[in-house]
Amino acid sequence: MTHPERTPPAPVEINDDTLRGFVGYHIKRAFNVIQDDLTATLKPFGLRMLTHTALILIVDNPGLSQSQLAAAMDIERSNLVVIIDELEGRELIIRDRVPNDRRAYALKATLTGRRLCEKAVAACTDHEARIFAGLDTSTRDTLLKVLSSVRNSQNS
Amino acid sequence: MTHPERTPPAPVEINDDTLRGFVGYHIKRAFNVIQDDLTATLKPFGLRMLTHTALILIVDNPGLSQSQLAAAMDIERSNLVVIIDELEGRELIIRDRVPNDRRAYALKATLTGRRLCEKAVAACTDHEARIFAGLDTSTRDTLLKVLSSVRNSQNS
DNA sequence: TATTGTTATACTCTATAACTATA
DNA sequence: TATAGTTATAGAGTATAACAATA
Repeated sequence: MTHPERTPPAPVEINDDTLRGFVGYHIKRAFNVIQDDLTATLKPFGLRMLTHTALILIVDNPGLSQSQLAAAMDIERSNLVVIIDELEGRELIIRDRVPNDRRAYALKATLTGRRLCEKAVAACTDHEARIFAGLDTSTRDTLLKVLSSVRNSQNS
Repeated sequence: MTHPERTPPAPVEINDDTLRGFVGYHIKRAFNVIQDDLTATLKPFGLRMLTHTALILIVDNPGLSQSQLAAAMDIERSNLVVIIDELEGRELIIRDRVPNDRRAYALKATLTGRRLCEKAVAACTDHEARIFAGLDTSTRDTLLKVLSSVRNSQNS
């Protein structure tokens, strides 16, 4: 028994009913968990979410330009520079030249880059299996449909 | 018809199949859309996601401490200070004193704070109706169940 | 004129360590 | 000793403006 007069601020139940009424709140909280686990998953490969995403897109789309990649990742071209610098510095990709446009770079993954990417993607697949353990195919489809409709509601 | 020899880097379809194989990728992209719309929704009230969340929790839990609030929001106590400073500076909340513990503050919303919160929450409700327009109750329940299970998978 | 990549800059969110005053 | 709040600081992610080279 603790001293009644010393009882701390009371382990009060915090009421977050208002917040839990918003779907976006649940999405944010869930995404935080996913992001933390994914960050830890990618760390052994020396990758972050952004560098990993960029590397995947370069591996899967050899020759694409920084502008195209920035558009695909939905980030500013200027913010992509340091990401590409980092991948290039580790010799995971190269900045090749586009034949008919001397302004643009043709981004290509090196063999090292492709191999690292493959391993990191495999780790991400494990990460997803861990996070979405009890997710059956039908529920997964429903989830993806909702998320896509949200993403497509952007300009409406 | 454009000049064949001048055809730009080709409006190539970027292949993002690998990324779209990850549920987390869809969640991130959807959340970006939600966040952008929510930020714009809160701007007229001079609130950001974090200040709005803090204000709601203070309105709904009068007297809670900064430590309790930080725990509820899952952010560091140190990062909460500027948030509370901002809300207090706008006289939306006050830092009252906890009776039996002179270390802690008892956070309470002012009348102004409660009124602003009410309006902002109403705007957020509209925002959610806009974003999740075609979401029936059953699908919504499924979505929330999945998100909760992700959040609860934190320490497993 | 417009586009590609770049630099500089600033703002927000996040994480850690160290301090003070209280307990 | 441990806890509440605070300060300082650093690392990321993001957004805008302006520039050189090229189209």
